[in-house]
Amino acid sequence: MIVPGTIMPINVFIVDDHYMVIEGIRSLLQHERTIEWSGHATNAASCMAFLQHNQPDIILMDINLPDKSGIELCKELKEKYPSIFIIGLSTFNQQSFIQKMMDSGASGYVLKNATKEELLEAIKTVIKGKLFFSDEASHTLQKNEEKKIVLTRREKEVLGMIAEGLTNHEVAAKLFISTATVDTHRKNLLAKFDARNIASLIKTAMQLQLI
Amino acid sequence: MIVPGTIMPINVFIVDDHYMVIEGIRSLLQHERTIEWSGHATNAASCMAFLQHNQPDIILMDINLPDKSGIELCKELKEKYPSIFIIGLSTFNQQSFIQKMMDSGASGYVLKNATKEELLEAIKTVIKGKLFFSDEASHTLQKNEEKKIVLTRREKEVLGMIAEGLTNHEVAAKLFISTATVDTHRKNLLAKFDARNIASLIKTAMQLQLI
DNA sequence: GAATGTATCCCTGAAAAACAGGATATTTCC
DNA sequence: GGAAATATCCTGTTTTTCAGGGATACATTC
Repeated sequence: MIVPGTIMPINVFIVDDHYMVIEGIRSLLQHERTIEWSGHATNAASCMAFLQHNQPDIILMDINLPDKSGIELCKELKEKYPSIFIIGLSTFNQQSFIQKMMDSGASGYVLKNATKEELLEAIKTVIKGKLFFSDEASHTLQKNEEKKIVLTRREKEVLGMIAEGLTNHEVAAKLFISTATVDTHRKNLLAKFDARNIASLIKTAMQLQLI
Repeated sequence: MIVPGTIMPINVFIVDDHYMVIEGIRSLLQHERTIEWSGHATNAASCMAFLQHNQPDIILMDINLPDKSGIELCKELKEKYPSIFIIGLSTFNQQSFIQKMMDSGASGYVLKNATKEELLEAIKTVIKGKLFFSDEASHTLQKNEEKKIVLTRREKEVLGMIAEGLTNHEVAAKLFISTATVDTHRKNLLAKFDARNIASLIKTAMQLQLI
């Protein structure tokens, strides 16, 4: 692991399916002496392949990749190569994404409208083992901290089925429980979402990316 | 207007709130002799300001801007400066976005995972007054052509209110019509969306960005 | 001018879900 | 061990939704 003060440059690798973003980051970082461009991949598979023979210090990783989500990839990478620090990279300043990325072992989260300075700061913070968030990202994290809706496993299951259009009766049959139980879950979901009815519940659940 | 074969370079301006993308495009295009970097803006307002004193040939425009949507900005620009060609730029390969952008007067639509070649082709095609779409974008346009859901004004209104959580009764009161009528709209919506009930209707409507 | 299509409007009765107000196992965590 | 959270189930009433219909109004097309 590289520690602050070391003369060795920080090796940075990028996984993003947008050439423009890869090119943009390369352009932003190319004149930094402390940073070395390790390479890039446009999907999860070629990223994994690259890592078999190379070990960058930091991976900048898009949340959305063509073959699998950045969240999954992040989890897998951290299991295989726990010493690599991962910084989530995304257009979306959404609480659920950031949360999932951090839960998967990422060390930071930077929005794609970040400036060069912000990106550098992120890299230099994360390499020390600390966490880093874009200003905007940390704002949304704080803001949504309180009104965060936590669903139980069963509730998520039921919510998903309701969204698919199943009736209470059908959900009950699928889960081998009584319709009354499904009704209770439904009730609790409505309460948690502070929704007047299923229509508005589905709407907010979709907005919060819970379906 | 610049015609093909002219020696004058094509002036390209970019509006995008992501520095990385701006930087990426600049980097991609900087060695092209046929293209001149006119400048960039990170929001609609500064784009408008720039155009008061400059007239680029082409504007690459993100769909999502901090102050107003690219779709609105596109419409306004085409009214004020009809000779400027606008190419929509977005991460999303979604039919509704592409459609709206084209309806607002854009000449093309390029996804952000486009290659340098694709971007150049887009610019060179559009400058001739033709339309250009990313391969993927044109695919989705074709694919969704048939199963495109067209709602009437009334249906959109009712759909919106249902999604807000209003009951048939409340919608009826707001629109000064009978609940039975609201119910018919509801029925027609269910039929158009091929949904089993309101839950699945709201879900698909959200996915299709119709709410 | 007749036919067609589409958007809007309305009705009834059965089915489903919401709502109120309970209760009881089973984990899970301190 | 005991509190808290989770998941399960019940009864009965009220409200909403859903699945059949049908009617009118108005523009478009042949």
